[in-house]
Amino acid sequence: MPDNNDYKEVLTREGIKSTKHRKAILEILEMAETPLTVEEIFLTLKEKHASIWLSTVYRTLEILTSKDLVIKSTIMGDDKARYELNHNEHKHHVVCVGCHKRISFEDCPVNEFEKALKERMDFDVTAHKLEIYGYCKDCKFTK
Amino acid sequence: MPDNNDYKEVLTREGIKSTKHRKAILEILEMAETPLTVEEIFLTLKEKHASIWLSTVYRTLEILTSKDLVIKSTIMGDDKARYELNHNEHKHHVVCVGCHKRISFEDCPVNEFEKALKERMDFDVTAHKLEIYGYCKDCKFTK
DNA sequence: TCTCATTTGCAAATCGTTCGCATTTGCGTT
DNA sequence: AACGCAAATGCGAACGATTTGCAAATGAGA
Repeated sequence: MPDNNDYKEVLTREGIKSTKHRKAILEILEMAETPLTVEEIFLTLKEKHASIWLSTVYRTLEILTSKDLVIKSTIMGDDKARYELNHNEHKHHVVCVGCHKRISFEDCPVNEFEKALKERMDFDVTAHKLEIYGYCKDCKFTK
Repeated sequence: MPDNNDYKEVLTREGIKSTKHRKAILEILEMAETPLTVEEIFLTLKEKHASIWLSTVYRTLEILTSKDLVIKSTIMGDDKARYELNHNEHKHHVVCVGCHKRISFEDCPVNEFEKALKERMDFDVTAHKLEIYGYCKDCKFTK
C-alpha cells in the first residue's frame, strides 16, 4: 500500500474507477486494528459525514475483494462477514473467546504439513485457513 | 455411537426425548460421507417419506449440537452451515476447490504450535479450526 | 466540455435461519 | 392400558445479513 495512502493509483491499476467511497472504505480498513463488519464500516463512513447506502458498502467490498485489495473472512460462531485490508502477508488469527479480541500471528504451523499432504493424499494445496480459540491473558482469570 | 444405530439410548442419556425426527436426522448424518447442509438433510428426510418442516430441522440440529452429538461448521466461501455426527475425533478437512469434495484427516499440525502460543502470547488455547484448500488428484489436471 | 461505461442511490427482494403459538407426541406415573 | 404434562413439532411469519434491479449520478478518457 502506498505510504501516502493514495488509493487512486491502486484502484486505477486494478482497472476500476477511483471513487470517493472506495477510497474512504480502504482508508477505514487501513486504520482498523481488526477486521470490520459491513455495519462497522457503514457506521464509520456515516461518522465521517459520508452519504452512502448499505448496499453500496456491500457492492464496494465485493469489488475490492475480487481485486484482492481486501480480504473477506468469517469466523466460527460469527454469522457476519468481516473485512480487512490485504497486506499480502501470510497470517492467522488467535481469537479470545472471552473478549473476542483477535490477535494476528505470522508463524504458520501448516506450511510443512502441506508437503506431507501432497505426498500422502496426492493433494495440491493452494491455501489454508487457521483460527485458534482460547483465552487471552486478560480473560483467562475470569472464565 | 452404538453399533446397532439405536439412538434412543443416546438421546435419553442426554436427557432429551427420543423422537422419530431426531433419530432420523442422526441416521442421515451417520450415512453421510461429508457434512450436510440443512437443506440436504431436509430433502433426504422428505425422500424417506418423513413429514417435517424446515424449522423443525433447524431446531433439532440446534438441540443435537448443544448436546455435542452433532458438530456444526461453516467453511470459507460457503454461507450455509453444515452438520456432521460427532465422532469425538480430532480431525480437519482438506477441501478441493475444483469438485468441492471434503476429505478429512486426523494428523494435526497445530497441536505443538499451541504450546508455543501459550509461551509467546500468554494465550490459553481451547480449540482451533483448520481448513486446507487445493486440488484433489482428480481435479489437478483440469484446473 | 462532452460522452458513456461504471458506480451509486434507493428500495425491494432473497436467503438462511429463528421465533411465536397451537397442536401433537413421548414417556413417566398410576 | 390410560392419563397427564412437559417437550417437540406443525405451521407460518419474522428477522438479519446480503443481494438485486433500475434510474440517476459520477469518473475519466477524448
